[in-house]
Amino acid sequence: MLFLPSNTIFYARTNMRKMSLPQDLPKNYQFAEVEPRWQGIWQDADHEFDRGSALPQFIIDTPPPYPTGQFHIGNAFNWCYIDFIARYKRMRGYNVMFPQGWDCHGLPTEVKVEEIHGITKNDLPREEFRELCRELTLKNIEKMRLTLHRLGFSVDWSNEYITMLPEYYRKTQASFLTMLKSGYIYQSDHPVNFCTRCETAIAFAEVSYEPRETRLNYLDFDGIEIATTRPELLAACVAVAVHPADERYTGLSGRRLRVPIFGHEVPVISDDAVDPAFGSGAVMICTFGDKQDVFWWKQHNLDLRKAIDRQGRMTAVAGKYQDRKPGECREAILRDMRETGILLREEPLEQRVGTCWRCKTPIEIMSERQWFVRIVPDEILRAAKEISWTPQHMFLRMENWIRQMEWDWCISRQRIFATPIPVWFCARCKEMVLPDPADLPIDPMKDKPHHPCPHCGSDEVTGEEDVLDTWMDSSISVLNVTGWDGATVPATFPAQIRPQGHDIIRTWAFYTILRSVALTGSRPWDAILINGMVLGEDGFKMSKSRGNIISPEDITVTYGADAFRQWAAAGAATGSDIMFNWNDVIAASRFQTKLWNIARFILLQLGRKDFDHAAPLTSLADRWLLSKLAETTAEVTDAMEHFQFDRGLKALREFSWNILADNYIELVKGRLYADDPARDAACRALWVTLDSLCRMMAPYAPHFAEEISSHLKEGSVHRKRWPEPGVRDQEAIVNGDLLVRLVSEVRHHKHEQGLALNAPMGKVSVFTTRINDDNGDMARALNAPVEWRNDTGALEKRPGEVQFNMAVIGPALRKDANAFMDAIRGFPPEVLADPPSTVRIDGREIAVPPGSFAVQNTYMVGGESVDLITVDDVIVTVRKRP
RNA sequence: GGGCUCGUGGUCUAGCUGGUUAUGACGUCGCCUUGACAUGGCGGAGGUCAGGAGUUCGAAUCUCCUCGAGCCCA
Repeated sequence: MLFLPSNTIFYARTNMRKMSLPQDLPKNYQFAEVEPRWQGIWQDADHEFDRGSALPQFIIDTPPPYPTGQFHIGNAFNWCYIDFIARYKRMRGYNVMFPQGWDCHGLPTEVKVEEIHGITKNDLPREEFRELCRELTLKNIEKMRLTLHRLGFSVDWSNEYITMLPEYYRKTQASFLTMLKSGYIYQSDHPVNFCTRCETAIAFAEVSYEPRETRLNYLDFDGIEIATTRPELLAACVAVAVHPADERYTGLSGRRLRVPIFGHEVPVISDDAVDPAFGSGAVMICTFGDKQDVFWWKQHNLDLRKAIDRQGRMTAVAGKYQDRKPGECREAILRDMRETGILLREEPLEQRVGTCWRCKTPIEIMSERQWFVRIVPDEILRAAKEISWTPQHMFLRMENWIRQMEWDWCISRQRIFATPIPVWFCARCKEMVLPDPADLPIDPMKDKPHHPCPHCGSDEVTGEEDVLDTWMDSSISVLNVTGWDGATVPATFPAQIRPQGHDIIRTWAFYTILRSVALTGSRPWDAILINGMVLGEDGFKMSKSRGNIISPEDITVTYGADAFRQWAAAGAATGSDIMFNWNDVIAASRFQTKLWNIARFILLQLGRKDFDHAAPLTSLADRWLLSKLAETTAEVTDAMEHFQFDRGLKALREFSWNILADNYIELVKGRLYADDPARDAACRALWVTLDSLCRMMAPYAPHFAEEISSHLKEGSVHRKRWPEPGVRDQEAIVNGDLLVRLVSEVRHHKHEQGLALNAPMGKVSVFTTRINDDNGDMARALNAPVEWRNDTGALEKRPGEVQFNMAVIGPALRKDANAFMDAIRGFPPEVLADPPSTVRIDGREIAVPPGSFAVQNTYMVGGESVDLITVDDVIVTVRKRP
């Protein structure tokens, strides 16, 4: 019988071969020597996407990290998944792109530059300040590249992109102009979230909510009692609202009230949205205290009184409180109201305050001229539904976010280090003047248009000072990597997968889908894979204040990159948060030691003597091993296809440790040491198995797999194909399992007799009809004569315990299942020895379903003095003396 | 307040399209230096699968409720 995995063409080519092996394979795996060595040998060119290739493409829209200078463990975890996929897909014959991007723009770098140089952004011309930001960013990127390299990620550096560089933000600007022309982008005076510390507008996605203890202040508002948490906005009060059905305030609606302290008059309106149970049931509407104020303001056409400016100071509207910060103003107003008796009482109140997600400053809502992207929920949702989500439930987060969008996306920012909005305004007619796409990128504050104003012909323009939200850069990452030139949709679009964390579903994933639909009319990716967050060893989010931060380098120096990568794979099911855990890293490292020694043993055996690479695999043990390998290969392949990296790696560990090392190798050691003719078959089985294991380990532990594989002398494992599962011989699996159990049971018996495992022992007789011959493996493994006997003549059969198969009985008999089992259990021994085909239950005759139960017979042996071992229905006798 | 996820031996974790004795790792206890491996091998102890109710012949798995944790959003 020939027993070949289907992809093992090369065995036929090189039949007789002696392995040439280094005699000095170290006893333990030396990651610290091996990993840097391979990192020095591997070429970047091996990981490059080939735009001219005929192979199917697999483009990964990788997350561009913010260049802080630290590639943290959360990034590294995410990148492990990406690298598993990239390496796996390459081995499956795909033309893979694993690009590395850097999302540069944003406030943190501005702040850092101010800190380093001891300046504020206004101390320098904009362009000089930007230059300092670029310098710092490039330095940080350099540091982070080192970590990526150290972790063995197979990044395609030829497709690296840096969003702050002209070739990238040219595309950001082009995308802006396209969406401006197609009506997706517009400018408007509309209330937006504003961070007064960052001095910029921000989007809803950038607002986080934090619990705060505040006070609810009751004041006498022209004779009406009003409760407010924000007395400092009294100057911005434009109306008082009550619920229409509130009996306390019947007839009040339509009247005008005089605002205390400030004296201006405001109307009283009635609106269902007022909660009569909150405070006094009368609420003051300010421009703007919160989102609800904005709704009322729009709905009732109220005045706009702006009391806080962009720098977070009270305006002239606030009268004598002008120029104070809102907090100071609040205290001053409360003090004044207390003195004049306007303040009636105060109550503590728990509330959630919207804050800037970067700096945690409470946001203000301000109405300013800003740029917006129109949000069309239906078309975004349609595209999101076309994408395959892993895990599936993460789609719900997207769906919920899309469904509750109320305002458009504010994309203008009042910052410096960002992509400029490529627009001028005509100094004469105030119309917009746009650059030609060919002239991009531009800085409208510095550059001039190459044509006069198309509306009035004037040459005088002023540049737009606002810049773009950083998400406007990163939300076209997929267009950039698929080769978008700023105009036509590339043939390689959409990408195949977007890997990212669940923390940025409402931002990066949402914006990318929105922009893809707006710019190309279709979804950005075929699939999205969401990974969990990395938590500290204490189960909490890693943070400086908790002191539970672990860096990728902490792990690579002690256990190596491959152990880290295995932790990422096996530490948690895909999509769930993962707690950092040294135990899992140690377990990974131990597995490497184990597999290293397995390989070392195999390589030493293979190298000791020539063997026939085409030797027929007829022995039960060999057929069993390769069938188990085929099962494992199928399992790992299926796991990789479904991004279940934990399942794949666990299957590999289980196979290596259990099937290969503990059982198969123990079984064939005798054959390998002796000059048995079946030695060739064992060598061949081991060769195939080791080769397949290297290939399947390659995505997880690329250095380790490469190191072992290098001794097979067939070139880099990373250029080999992923193994196809070979033949799964059910007979070999079932009987091989039995053989392995028999050996282990007898060994256990031997151990209990106080014998060394390699000590000679008395003759072993196995009574079974299932196995006729094992080619002598069991005898050598036990160091005892073994006879396989089909006859049970010497044995006296005694029916014993009945084993039921619920998977058969349940569906076949349903409610009768228990009665059926009771009936069988009630059979006397002589009936059980030859069971009938029907049983009687409650007067009914019921057919016995085939395979519904098995009787565990026991046997008595007459005459000889032997030890008895029972394995299922198989009897083993062992003679006392050798 | 709404949505989602989760609760499995001391710790972390798999299983959750229902099928007999629940997976693995770390830890723990005992034995073993057997010609790949003591970073090993063999064996043991340790779980009412958060709690309750239901569906079912059968529930860690499905349904409902309660409690607890986390995330997202009001």
